[in-house]
Amino acid sequence: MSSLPLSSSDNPISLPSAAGLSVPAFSPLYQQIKALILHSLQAGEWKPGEAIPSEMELAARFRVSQGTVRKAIDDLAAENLVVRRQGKGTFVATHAEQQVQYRFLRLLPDSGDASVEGPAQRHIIDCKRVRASADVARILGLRAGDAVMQARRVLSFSGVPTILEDIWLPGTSFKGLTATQMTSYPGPTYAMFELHFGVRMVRAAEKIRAVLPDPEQADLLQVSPETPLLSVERLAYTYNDVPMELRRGLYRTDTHHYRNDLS
Amino acid sequence: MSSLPLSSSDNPISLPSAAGLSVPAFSPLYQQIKALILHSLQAGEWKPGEAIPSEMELAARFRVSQGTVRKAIDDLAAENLVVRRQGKGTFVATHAEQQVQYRFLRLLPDSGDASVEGPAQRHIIDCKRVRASADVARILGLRAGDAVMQARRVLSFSGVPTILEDIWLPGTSFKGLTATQMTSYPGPTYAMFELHFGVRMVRAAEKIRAVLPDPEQADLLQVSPETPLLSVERLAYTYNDVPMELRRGLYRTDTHHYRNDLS
DNA sequence: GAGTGGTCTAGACCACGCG
DNA sequence: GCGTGGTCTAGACCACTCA
Repeated sequence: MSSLPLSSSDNPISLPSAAGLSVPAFSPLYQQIKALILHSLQAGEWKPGEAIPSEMELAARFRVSQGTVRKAIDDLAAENLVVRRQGKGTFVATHAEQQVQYRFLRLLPDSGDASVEGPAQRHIIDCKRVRASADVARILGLRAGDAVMQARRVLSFSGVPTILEDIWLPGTSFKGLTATQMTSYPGPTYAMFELHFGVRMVRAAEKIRAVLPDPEQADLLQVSPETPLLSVERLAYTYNDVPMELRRGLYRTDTHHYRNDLS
Repeated sequence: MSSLPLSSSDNPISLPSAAGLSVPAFSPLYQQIKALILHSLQAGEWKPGEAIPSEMELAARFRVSQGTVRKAIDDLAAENLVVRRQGKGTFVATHAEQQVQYRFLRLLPDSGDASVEGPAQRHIIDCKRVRASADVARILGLRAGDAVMQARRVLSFSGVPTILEDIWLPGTSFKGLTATQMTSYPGPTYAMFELHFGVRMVRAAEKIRAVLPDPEQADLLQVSPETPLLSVERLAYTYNDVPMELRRGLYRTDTHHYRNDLS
């Protein structure tokens, strides 16, 4: 049995156990190891795309068996925070170098084959520093009036404008974001965020509705104002469930559809 | 090392290995065990809600270690085919007795709390035996003209009609389905399918679009024909990726939204 | 207290990637 | 041939449930 991390028996992590009540407050060794690795990921000890230490090394560092480290990494891999590659190592997940170009974009061409239409053409309409509305501030966990970066862009596939997006980012983390940066980086925007701002989007939640565009939106998407569109509000989070991006998208669904798998 | 199931070394499962080429064609023991358990699930050896044999029993039956059975069951649990309950056993997953009433329904009230509005009121408009259109037949893997059961219904929350659904089911598996059955069963429709037809929906895929209703649809949902609605086409599968239900839904999204979590 | 799943270990061997 | 992750085993002990 180990000693450096809390073992399973010493466990109730030396909390003042509340008057005879049986609060669980217990966590298995492998979850503690997982938390330690996660902490290193957040701290940037290993950068996106890099390999983390081997299971044997981590086992030695934390003074536990390889099997325990293994279970911790299994969890992290299941959450898409790291990627295992047999024979090579375990790597910090990144939005760059992914087989599917856009990990969080569920819009597919009706033909089914996303590879035929290739990557989206991006057209930045606007990118500026503004003060957060009460609405946006609340969602991003800021105070109304705090600085935020705001961008608007249109994504086109095969020359057809298909997605109109408004993006809000906390001003402190994304100071200096420019339209040029948004356009020139050759890959997913989230990969650019990793590279230039050290911010990794780890998970996201979307609220989807059917709406009609206002005249300006209709114009940008080159559709009539009577065209029903998918409204997709995405809140993306970094480590630790900290919200880092609000994205309001309008998707044309005459040639594309939003795909979701349930289980 | 075991002998009853193929061990890891004998492995390339006695396939005629193609002329020196290194085709993987290899599967670990635990995946073979998983396949065997899956087969028993399909065959109905254990019914939904029942416990499957303990890990020790299965290990003895298949002549492998408990750890190997464990890994197989871990996989099945990750796919929501079984549910583990510490101290009690491992149970065949079911659409009945689930904390979330509707496992495949992602529509939530904007208030966020689905429990306040309670279960949906169901109103069956139609339920009849028809011949499959080419369209429906192709999607369900049938031949045009094959018998299918077709149902149409409206789901209301707090008295407000919110969802209009058309449902198609293979006639052979759902012979004798009646509107009464659709209405009277007190729980998810998929639980009723398990009980009365022995069909378990295991996963599903949805295609989502924004559309305008035709006059009849607008009337049934009590909205104007200019109201944009979410069109949700769901194809639900049983074991073995066999499609067993096509469901075309129209969702009102003025008071509700479709929720999706990405990671 | 008996039985179930859950954790942890230690050690052996296998498959893969790369030099 | 070495190092990496992947599989498999056997055994010990822990946490939960229920009679």
